[in-house]
Amino acid sequence: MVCGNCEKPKNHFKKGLWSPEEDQRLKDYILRNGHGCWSEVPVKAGLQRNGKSCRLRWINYLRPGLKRGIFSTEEEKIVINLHALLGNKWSQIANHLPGRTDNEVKNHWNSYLKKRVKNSQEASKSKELDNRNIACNQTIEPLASSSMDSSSSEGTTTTTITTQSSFIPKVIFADWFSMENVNGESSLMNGDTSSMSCILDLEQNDTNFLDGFGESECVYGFEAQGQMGSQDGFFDLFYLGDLCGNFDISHNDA
DNA sequence: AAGGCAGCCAACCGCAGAGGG
DNA sequence: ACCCTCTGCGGTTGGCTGCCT
Repeated sequence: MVCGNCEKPKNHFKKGLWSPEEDQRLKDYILRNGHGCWSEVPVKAGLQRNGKSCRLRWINYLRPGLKRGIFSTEEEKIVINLHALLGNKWSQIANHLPGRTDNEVKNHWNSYLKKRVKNSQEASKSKELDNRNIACNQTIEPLASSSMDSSSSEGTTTTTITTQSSFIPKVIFADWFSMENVNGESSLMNGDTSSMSCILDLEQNDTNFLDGFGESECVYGFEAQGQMGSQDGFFDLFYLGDLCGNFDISHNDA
């Protein structure tokens, strides 16, 4: 897009922190006129900034409806789980957090959550090793008081889910694994320890999954961790960071 | 009290995609 | 088809602040 009213950039734009006067000028201008073409904004608002800087200041600080201050536990869980699903897609993650900006989410992740996730993963690995040692001479007991079975439409995959009695997931997930697994071909080598994420999608749900899961609701933040063998695997099921059950998956190769 | 250090956060930079000329 | 500009995004930087020695 080319804006005909835009002026050629000036050579000496002011940089650094914004003064309260600059903030007020920018805010007043945009609230009165809208931002329109960003490169036009500093000229018309009487600011020695470039349009990009104005845009950033507006989006990250001046825009109405921004939620400042510390992240709630729920917001942090959403960030952690969406990051597991999407990676560093900060703008997409921020879209799920009303009042938060991508910059804010990114900073919060880099400052706090990255370390926390790393620590919890290390703790989880350590716990997993302990559990494996115990399991060597034991039959695996189901976690849950409720369970369900299902089969994929291809008929190549059998999934058994058990859930802890204290937690009833309000989610339906369409893709249990990565697409390779959906097709009955695991990209994981025998013995691989893996962590996978699934995007929950009510549009694609299988109504068989509804049984026993109670009221459904569109939620993100599902993660599976476990060990995949050549024929089957056992996975712990996490929702928003909490262990909510486990499941095994068997490949009945046709 | 002062200097060093680490953490946090606002802002900048560079890149890619979209779209008009 | 190519160039140019705008916009949006993610990575990075630099300054401020608080804590520690």
